[in-house]
Amino acid sequence: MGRKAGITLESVVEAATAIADRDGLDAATLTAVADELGIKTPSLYNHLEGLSGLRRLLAIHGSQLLLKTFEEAIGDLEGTEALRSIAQADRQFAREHRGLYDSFLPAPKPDEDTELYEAMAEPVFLVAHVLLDMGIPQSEAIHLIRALRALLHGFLDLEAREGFGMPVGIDASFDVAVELIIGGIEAAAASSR
Amino acid sequence: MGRKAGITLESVVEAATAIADRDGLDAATLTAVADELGIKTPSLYNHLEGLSGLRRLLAIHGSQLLLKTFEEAIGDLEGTEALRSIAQADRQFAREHRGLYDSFLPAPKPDEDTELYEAMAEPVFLVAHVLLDMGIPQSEAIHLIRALRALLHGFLDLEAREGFGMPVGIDASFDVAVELIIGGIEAAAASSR
DNA sequence: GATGTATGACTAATGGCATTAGTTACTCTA
DNA sequence: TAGAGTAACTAATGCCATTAGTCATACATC
Repeated sequence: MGRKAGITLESVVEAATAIADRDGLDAATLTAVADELGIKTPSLYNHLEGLSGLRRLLAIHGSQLLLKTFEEAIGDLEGTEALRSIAQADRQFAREHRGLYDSFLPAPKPDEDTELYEAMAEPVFLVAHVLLDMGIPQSEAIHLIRALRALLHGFLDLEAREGFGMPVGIDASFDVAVELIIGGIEAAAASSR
Repeated sequence: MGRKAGITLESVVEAATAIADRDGLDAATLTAVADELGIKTPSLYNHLEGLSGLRRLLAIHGSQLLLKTFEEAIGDLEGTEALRSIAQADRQFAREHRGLYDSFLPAPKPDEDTELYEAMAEPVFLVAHVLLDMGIPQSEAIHLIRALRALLHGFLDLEAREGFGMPVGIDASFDVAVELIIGGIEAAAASSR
């Protein structure tokens, strides 16, 4: 056979995303993706660089989708209202796109994969802007953003793994946790005014 | 050959731990562990139930080691001092025992593996006691413990993956993040008195 | 001390997955 | 319309986990 199935990079990513979000990132094997697309596994190598290439594409795609999600979550909001909205949006993203969420956990070094690194940095920049707009100096903002990222990531990761035990009151726990960090951010903003 | 190499469950866990902490959890394959012990891979099945069994043993071992680490970190300390010490100990544990730390991330359901579940719950109970001893009612403590766990796990996971970008000032970021949560815990304790 | 059973090692074989090499057919351009 | 590139393919390799079946040795029992 010559060329036949109209496989595009987009269709590969789409198929892989569907599998990863449904059955987990590890289920998005080259074999599974190829099956889904109706081609043989080696044919995928015409489009990407093996499994690591697929993971990379998922990470870029996921980062872009997360960025869009954050942008919509912020909308016209500012300050703590924007942060609250981002937190909720992040949680919803992690629930709806488990595979994509997991795909951008292994962070690349800035110099070894610039495109991926920048894609993953975009959502962080967006949040950073919110803090800077609140008047928090960069030297403080960097710590607070890391705290917020850590809390969100840790919560969503534990939640996905059912690491909290009884799922009772998890929504409330999330709100409490987010408010703790936002409280700290608010305090930093207040003392910078 | 009949029986020869004096393989015990302890020596298997020890070998697997060494590999996992050095090269990552994924590197602790049955093949690698068997090689390390000087036996063939299938022989391991006389001691444990395949790869999932090995992971389980690592998770139990890791949880017990973490518990001991927390106990030593607390020592005679109470309240926020104890929490600060636990946070630092947790971070050090994650750095020294990357493989073990990752091994107890996939949480089992309480009823499907009671032994593992309880081993993993012990360190959480220990922290819970600190909060309860501070006079925080259980209904509030549950949220605060989840927040603390989420923050610590998220931070250590992101740090291990170099997800924070530039490693500049990470120690300070960790302290800021921990203090934010501890501040919230302190406030809850104060309002309960 | 002989015997017999359970243990803990082994070899052999299977299957899933990623990967590489080499092949072929189709499509599009010159 | 001929040639070049593309995108599929088959075939083969290697790593890993896993299962089945074998066999020697250690230990307990008589």
